[in-house]
Amino acid sequence: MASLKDVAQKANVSITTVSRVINNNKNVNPDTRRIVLKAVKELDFRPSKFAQRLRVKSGKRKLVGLIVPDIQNPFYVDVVRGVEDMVYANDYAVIMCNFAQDEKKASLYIDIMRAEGVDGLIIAPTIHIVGKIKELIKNALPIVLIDRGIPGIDVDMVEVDNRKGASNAVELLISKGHKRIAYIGGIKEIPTSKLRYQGYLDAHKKYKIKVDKDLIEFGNSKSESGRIISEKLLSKKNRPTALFCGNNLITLGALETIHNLGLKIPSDVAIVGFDDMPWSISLNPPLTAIFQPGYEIGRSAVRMLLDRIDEPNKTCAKVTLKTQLIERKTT
Amino acid sequence: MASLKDVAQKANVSITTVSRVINNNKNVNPDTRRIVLKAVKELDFRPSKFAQRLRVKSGKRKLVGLIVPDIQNPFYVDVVRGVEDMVYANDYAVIMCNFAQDEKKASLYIDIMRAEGVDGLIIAPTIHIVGKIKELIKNALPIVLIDRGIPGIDVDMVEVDNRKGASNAVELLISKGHKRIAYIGGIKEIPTSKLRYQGYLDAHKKYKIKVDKDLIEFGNSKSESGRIISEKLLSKKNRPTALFCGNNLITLGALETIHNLGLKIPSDVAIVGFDDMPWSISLNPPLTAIFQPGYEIGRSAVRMLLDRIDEPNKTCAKVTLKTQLIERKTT
DNA sequence: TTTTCTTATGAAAACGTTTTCAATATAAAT
DNA sequence: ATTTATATTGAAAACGTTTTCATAAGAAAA
Repeated sequence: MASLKDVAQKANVSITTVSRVINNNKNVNPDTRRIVLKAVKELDFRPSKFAQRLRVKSGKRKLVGLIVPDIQNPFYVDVVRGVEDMVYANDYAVIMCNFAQDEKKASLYIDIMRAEGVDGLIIAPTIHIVGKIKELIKNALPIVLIDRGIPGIDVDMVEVDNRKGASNAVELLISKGHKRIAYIGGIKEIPTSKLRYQGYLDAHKKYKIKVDKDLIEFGNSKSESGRIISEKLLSKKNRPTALFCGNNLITLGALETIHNLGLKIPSDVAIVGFDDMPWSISLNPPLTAIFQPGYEIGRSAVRMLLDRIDEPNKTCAKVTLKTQLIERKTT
Repeated sequence: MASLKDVAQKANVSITTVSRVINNNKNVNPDTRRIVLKAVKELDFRPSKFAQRLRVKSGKRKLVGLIVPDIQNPFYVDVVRGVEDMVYANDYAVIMCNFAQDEKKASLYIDIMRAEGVDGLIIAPTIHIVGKIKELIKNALPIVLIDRGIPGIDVDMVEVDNRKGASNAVELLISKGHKRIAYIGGIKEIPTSKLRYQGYLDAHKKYKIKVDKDLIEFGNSKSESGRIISEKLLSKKNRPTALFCGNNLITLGALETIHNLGLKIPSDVAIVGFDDMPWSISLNPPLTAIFQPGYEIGRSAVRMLLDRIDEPNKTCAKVTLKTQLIERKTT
């Protein structure tokens, strides 16, 4: 790749002048500018990003990092797309890591990102990395959390109204006449699981339906737990007539069980899942689901992060996006 | 972040010595090393990647780029994971772009990656960017192509045995007694579509079954085209008894149509899709599909790329990975 | 004419590394 | 005692930018 020096040589000016031209500095003679621009084009010059990063101090490096726990989850795929689009639209670059729920890896990746000189980080935190995140915050690295916060620490974040989303879903089920609705949540400890559970309770309360604790179970974010728990639930003698699944992998597992058991949807059991998926409509029957605006979450997160990079001391904000209940054929 | 200078100061040595220590250079007194290491730990020092990149010349920067056309496609998600794992295992970093079939964006992203100083690029090429890719090759930037090659140019690549995979799938259908098997391919012009079509023909030839050209259609990589084409096919009076779908989005669209039409799978129509998906088993009925080892493709691609970076002039290689036919309940 | 402003330009420092070269001290060989 | 080899260290250059400062040439003002 050609460097400033090469261009300067070709255009017979100093590298300072070339720098001025490519940075649109006004103090340069129009004729000179023309000559330099010509040389730039001829040599296909692009300023070296890492040389720039070396020169400019942290916060102006035009690089952010994104850390998601599981890129196989379509929700995070949407987030990634949103982040990517917004980042490049702002003339930044993004480096991404997918830490697959592995604590060691997450810590390593965060270190790598710091070494890369990111101006800030967007993280979907899991329990494993709250320590690391606190450390980053102490070091004043701009951070935006997505999907879920970390209780007790003050940081920008963008999330979704989990509680409302869940209660909407359960209300739909209730409106269809269901009285025995099971909730299969994700990992019990994480905030989203709790909030969705709250929403489940809210709906029951609103319609004065008694909650049967036996119909409430927590698993994790693997389809296997959906499969196993739904099997347990559906083989009760007094089985639930509807399932509300706390995340998309659990939904998938539950679906598998329902089909294996030969139950009809929605006549034998209805099901609604938190998290819509691009192929929900291709399922048989098409899945009723709660859509989380992952793409929008990604975009918002970038917006907040760039704001904070610009203005490191402003007070932390939290943006809450709406979910959307998409009624198809499983309810 | 602490710099070499800070560490040097704290340890009372020159930055050269610190550099030697962190690079495991042998010419340093054990006592000195201990002192330096202590300072490194205390200051939580990590060498700045971009400063390193500035110093070392292209090919030693420990950074590669990955460009995939569509990260919403689960196949590419696997590729991404494979690349990521392999890259970090080799102490490299990766910067990723998802160009969503958009020519402008692809070109922009490639330029960004060059400016970032990548040592090499892994690209799943589409027709739009062959020009750009040729240019890169002329500039001697190490490149590995995945998924599909570009006819007429010599470059490393890793792909899957599309032809064999397709013929296996169609043979399975034939073995189940099907004689009227439709093929719904992706974009007609791209190599994978053609090869899968070849495989379709191979199987027919092998079992001496006449091919009905009316059952062969090409669409693109969107589920809509699967939906529309399958509808056209299945509403013929002499309709096919089985569908072989050329990519996973087409499969999804076809599934939607089949359900809408109220046809039973596999008794009314059987279906097998190229590309397995993590949730194939949750479909109703669970989908028979051809699995492409995306993760392995990603890993191989990195392996090849690092080899080429090491040895830029070696002759180009092509590795072909096997597909795997996963028989579930739609055949 | 002299002074003061602009405008246009370049030299040089700085960013944080790696690497080459030179310098010193000590040990080994003569 | 002198030379030679070895081990350990540091100074300085280089990588490609941005930015500060200085300078020169005109233009405007006095």
